[in-house]
Amino acid sequence: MNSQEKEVNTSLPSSARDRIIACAAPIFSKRGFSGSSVAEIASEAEVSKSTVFHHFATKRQLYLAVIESAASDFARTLETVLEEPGDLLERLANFQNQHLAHITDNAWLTQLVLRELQKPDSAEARHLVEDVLSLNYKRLIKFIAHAQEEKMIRQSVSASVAAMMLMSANVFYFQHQHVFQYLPDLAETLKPCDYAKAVTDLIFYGLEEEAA
Amino acid sequence: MNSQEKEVNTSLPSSARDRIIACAAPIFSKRGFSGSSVAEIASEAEVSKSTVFHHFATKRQLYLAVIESAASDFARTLETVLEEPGDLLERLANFQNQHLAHITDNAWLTQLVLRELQKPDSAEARHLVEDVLSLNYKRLIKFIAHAQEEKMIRQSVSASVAAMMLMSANVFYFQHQHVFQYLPDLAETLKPCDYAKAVTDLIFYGLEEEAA
DNA sequence: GGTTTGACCGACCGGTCGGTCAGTCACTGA
DNA sequence: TCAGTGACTGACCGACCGGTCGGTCAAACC
Repeated sequence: MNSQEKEVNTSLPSSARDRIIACAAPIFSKRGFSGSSVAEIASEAEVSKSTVFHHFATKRQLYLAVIESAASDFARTLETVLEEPGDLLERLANFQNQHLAHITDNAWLTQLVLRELQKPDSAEARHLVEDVLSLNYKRLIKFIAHAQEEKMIRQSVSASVAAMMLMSANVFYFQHQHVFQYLPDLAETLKPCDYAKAVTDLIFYGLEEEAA
Repeated sequence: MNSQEKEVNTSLPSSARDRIIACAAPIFSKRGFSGSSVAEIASEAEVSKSTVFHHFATKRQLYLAVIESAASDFARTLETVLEEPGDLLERLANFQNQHLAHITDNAWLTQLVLRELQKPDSAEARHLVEDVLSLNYKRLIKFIAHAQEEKMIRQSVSASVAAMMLMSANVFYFQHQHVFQYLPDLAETLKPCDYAKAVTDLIFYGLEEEAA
C-alpha cells in the first residue's frame, strides 16, 4: 500500500524535509507523540528513518516543526470576515460559520494544535496561543467592544467571555461531533452550518423570554 | 468489578487490583495510553509488573477498566442541583458553577474521559457518553424545556444547543485554563466561579442590547 | 581533476516495551 | 495431611523504540 499510491491524495512536497513534515502531521495528529513512531513517518514519507534524523535532531524536534508548520498554516484565514457587510447578527453568524468550517476543514492541524494547547507543561503553548488562538479571539473581542460602543451590545457583557464562548462552542463541536449520535435530540445529523447559526442566535438573543 | 468493593475513601485501596487502577488513572490521564508504561504503573502501585498482567489480560484492558472506574465515579453528582430553590437564572448559574467545580475537582478523571471521547474510533465512546456526558446534558435539556413550557425561556431556542453551549464553556475552561494567562483581558486570574457566572449571565440575557 | 559538502541510506545499537512462564507462598476444604 | 487454588513474583522473551555510524553518491566549488 505504500509506494506510488499516495501521490494521488494530496500533492506531496518534493523536498524530503517538507514531505516528512507533511506526512508526520496526520500521524502525530491521530496517534499523538508517544503513539507515533519515526519509522512509520519515514515509511509514509518514502524516506529512510536515517533521513528523518538527518533533517531533525530528535523525534521531539520533528514534532515541534510539525506544530509550527501547522500553526502558520492555520492562522491566516478569517481576517476580514467580521468586516463584511450585514447587520450585527449576520456578521457574527458568518464568522462563527466560517470559523467552524475552517476548523473542520483543517481537522489534522486543529487536532494537533488543540492537543498541544491542552498539555499543561507545553513550552509551545504560549507561542501557539499568541499565533493561533489569539488572532481570532482578538478579532472577536474588538468586534464586540466596538458594537458595545455603538450601544448595540449590552455594556455588562464581558467581551472576552463572549468571545471565548463562541470559540468554545466550535471547539466542542469539532472535538465531539462523532459522539453526537449518542446524544438525544442530536441523533439526526447536526450540520455545522445549522449548529453555528443556532449558537450565534442563542448567544445573541439569550435564553430569556423577552417581555412582549 | 463486582465482588469486593472495599471503599477506602482517602488512601490507596488495600486490594492490589483496585490499587493498580487507582495508580493507573493519573498516569494514563497525564501521559495518555501510549505514553504510559505498565512497569511504571506497577511500580507506582507497589506490585510487580506480572501482577498487573495477572489481574488484567492486556494493557488495553487495564486502560478500559480505568476508564470504566472513572466514569462510574464521575456520573453520580449534580443530580439535584437544578431542583434547588431560586429563580431561573440562579438555578442555572448554580448548576454551571457546580458542574465546573466538579470537573476541576476531578481533573484526572475528566481528562481521561474527555480524551477517550475525542477518539473518533473509540469503542467506549457510546458507553461513556451515555453514562457520563448524557446525564447532565439530559438534566439541562429537561430543565430548559420545562422553562420553555412555562414561557420563561424563548420558544425558538434549541434546548439541546443551549445545553451543549453551557457544557462546552466549562469543558473549554477546563482544557485551556492554563493558557488563559496568554490571552488579553484574561491575564488576571479568571476564577471558576466568576467564569461560570459570566457564562450563565451571557447565555441567559444574550448579547443584544434590549430596547430601553 | 580533486576536494568538499550535504542529502540520503542500510545496518546496527542499547534500551524499553507489552507480555509470558515457571514457580513460590498462603490459604482452603476434604 | 495434602491436593487444589488464586495472588503474586523474578526472570525472561521477541518486537520495537529512538538514535548512531559508516558509508554512497551527486552536485558544488576550487
